[in-house]
Amino acid sequence: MEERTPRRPRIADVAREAGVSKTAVSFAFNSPDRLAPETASRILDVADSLGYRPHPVARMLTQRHTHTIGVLTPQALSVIFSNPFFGAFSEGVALAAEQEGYALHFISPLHGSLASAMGRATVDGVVVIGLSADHPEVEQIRAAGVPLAMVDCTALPDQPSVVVDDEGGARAAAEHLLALGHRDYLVVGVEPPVPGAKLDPEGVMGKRLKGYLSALAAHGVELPDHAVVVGPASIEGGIAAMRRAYEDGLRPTAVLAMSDAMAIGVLRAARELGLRVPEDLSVVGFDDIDLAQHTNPPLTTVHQPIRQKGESAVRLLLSVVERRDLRSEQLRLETRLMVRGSTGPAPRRRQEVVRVPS
Amino acid sequence: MEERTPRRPRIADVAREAGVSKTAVSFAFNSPDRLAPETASRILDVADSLGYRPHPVARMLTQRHTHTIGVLTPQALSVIFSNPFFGAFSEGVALAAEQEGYALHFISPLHGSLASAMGRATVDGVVVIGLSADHPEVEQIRAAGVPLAMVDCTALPDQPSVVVDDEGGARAAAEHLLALGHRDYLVVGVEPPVPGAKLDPEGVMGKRLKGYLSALAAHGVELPDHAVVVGPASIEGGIAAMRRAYEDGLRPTAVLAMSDAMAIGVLRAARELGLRVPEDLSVVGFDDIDLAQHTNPPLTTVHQPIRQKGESAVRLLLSVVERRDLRSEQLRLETRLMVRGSTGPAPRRRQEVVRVPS
DNA sequence: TAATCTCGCTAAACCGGTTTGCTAAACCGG
DNA sequence: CCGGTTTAGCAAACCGGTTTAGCGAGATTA
Repeated sequence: MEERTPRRPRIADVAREAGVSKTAVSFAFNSPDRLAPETASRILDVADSLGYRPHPVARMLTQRHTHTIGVLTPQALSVIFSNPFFGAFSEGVALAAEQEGYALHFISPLHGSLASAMGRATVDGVVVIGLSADHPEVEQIRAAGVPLAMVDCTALPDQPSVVVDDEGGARAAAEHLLALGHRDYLVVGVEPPVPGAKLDPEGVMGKRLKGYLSALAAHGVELPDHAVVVGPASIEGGIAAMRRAYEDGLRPTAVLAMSDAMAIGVLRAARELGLRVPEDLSVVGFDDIDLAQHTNPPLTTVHQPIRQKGESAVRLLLSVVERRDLRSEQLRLETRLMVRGSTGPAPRRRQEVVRVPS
Repeated sequence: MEERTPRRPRIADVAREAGVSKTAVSFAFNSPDRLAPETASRILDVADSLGYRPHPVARMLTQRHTHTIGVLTPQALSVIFSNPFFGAFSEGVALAAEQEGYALHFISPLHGSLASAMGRATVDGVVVIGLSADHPEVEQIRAAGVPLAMVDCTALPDQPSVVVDDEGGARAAAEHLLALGHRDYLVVGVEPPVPGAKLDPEGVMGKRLKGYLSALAAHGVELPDHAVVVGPASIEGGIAAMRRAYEDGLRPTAVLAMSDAMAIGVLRAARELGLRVPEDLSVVGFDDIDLAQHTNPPLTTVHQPIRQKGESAVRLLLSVVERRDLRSEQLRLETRLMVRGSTGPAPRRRQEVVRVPS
């Protein structure tokens, strides 16, 4: 009774056992109406007793689609999953994907190369987040003929894409602080994924910076270069950025952070520095992640529809995947300022101190 | 010059164009050393000029493995991705998977059935998180012959699994509060995924509750049933649970929360209720998510190695996937109490008030 | 010089299904 | 009883690769 590795049953095994052809078995699973009802159910019974399940890979091969969509991230997954922004985005993606019956496959730059990772991925289409369109890898993916939907990218005009009004949101944030009388600013930015790379002026962070600067300039406030510090988009990154600014002698009354995680770090660093928020320091973030309304004080920030971005990207993608719909939409969603507790009027004393030297 | 949908080039196209056999093309890609160097590079050149890439699905079919591992979650992905615990866990999974050259495929109960979702999934193995081993779906997956690694489950003895010492951690949390003199407790628990289901005493939450109760009992403190409230494992869930308890007239001096997210919600609700932490109320969480050290005050909590759980699960899984290693390991990791700012001595007045009626 | 080995490559089988084209039997109205 | 239409099911081609077995030519050995 030697039990040799019980090979997974194949369609031929079922066919033999049920005394029918492979075709019949296939029909029993995929279009039972083409078989006599009793034959179909007999085949299904035999299949069940044998523990047969159609091999998903073989099925993919003939059906020419995988019912899976890929999510392409510029950074390694091992660093991105606990980023709350990415979490919320993924929720949106997952919601739409699940509704449409698609599974999710995460693709990260395996061993450094996105293109080679893509080569191994069995997906019907890809949602790309936060990668500039001129990124060499993106071009390779397009060349491979895999449908794409780009999010937060400066997209090619013929690609489906989802963006938000980053510049307008940033401008609103700055104007809010200006209206509160602030004149001394610190901008806390997200560093580019590749260390040392120049800030892409067309990228998300470039747009936000542009929004800040244009609002400030319109009110006669100049932002010196050293008043822009950058770091990783995390709480720790925000803490470090704020500390660094203070060590450099900066004494802003308001911080414009390009991400909520960093803003929360600034909040925390401020507490350590003995600064009260918002009395001594106003802080405004960007993104409006779930956590933002639960900080102490609640964070004033620029809301963007993160989940909806994920959802919309999937919908756009599937519209071209399933209907081979060439007409690709470009979606642009709005941002809006959420004024909560972390911003307040500029402190008087600080303003006077600043005025003296001028 | 009518350009018909430029069909994806197949291996036969490359073979014809290069004047060699399909086999040679396959060799050029997979084992170039079996070909004369110049032949190999010529084939590769031709392939490149044609834009040929071996079809990943076809390749999977013959090679019998997909280089993909699945992550199986009991809840829909659209609700789980912004859970910080899951985020950290996924980071661990992704780290190990990326290192080993595996991609990640997330599987959630598609249209309600985990088993049918599994049927469509093309994975070499599955990491299962937070599902009890007697869950019917788990059995089906095992029957399908897909290797499994279970995390936070009461695992079958012959399955690789990773758990932590939940009971010990919970006991340590309770003992910490007991040592601070607290006698009036509120336990804030995570509700089971299926509403209305009884708490599995062998599950994670059951173990934690047992830990709390045993420590309290050892010190002569009894916990009435209504002093255990449950809700979803989120900040909102924690807020709601705390409010509900207060409305029910409970006035604990210490809260034992079974998740950090809920503990953070309790912190927030306490602030709204005018309670100072830790002067009026001590709060201890569970998990030690990244955020826990950045709350105000920093959260005392039970640390568990979340990322490592993900990593270890993947390593265990791959050891059976790749080496068909029957000897499956059961890993049990330690927890440890992190005392931070959210716990302090029991308030005197409250204690006296309590003493009066007794 | 004959026998053996190695190299470079190929033909054919195979992975496990789906789909197309077709046939034989049953049905059906006239 | 006959021609035409359904119905039920089959054989073979196909999806796009990988892998095994083997072949001819040149190099090496006996």
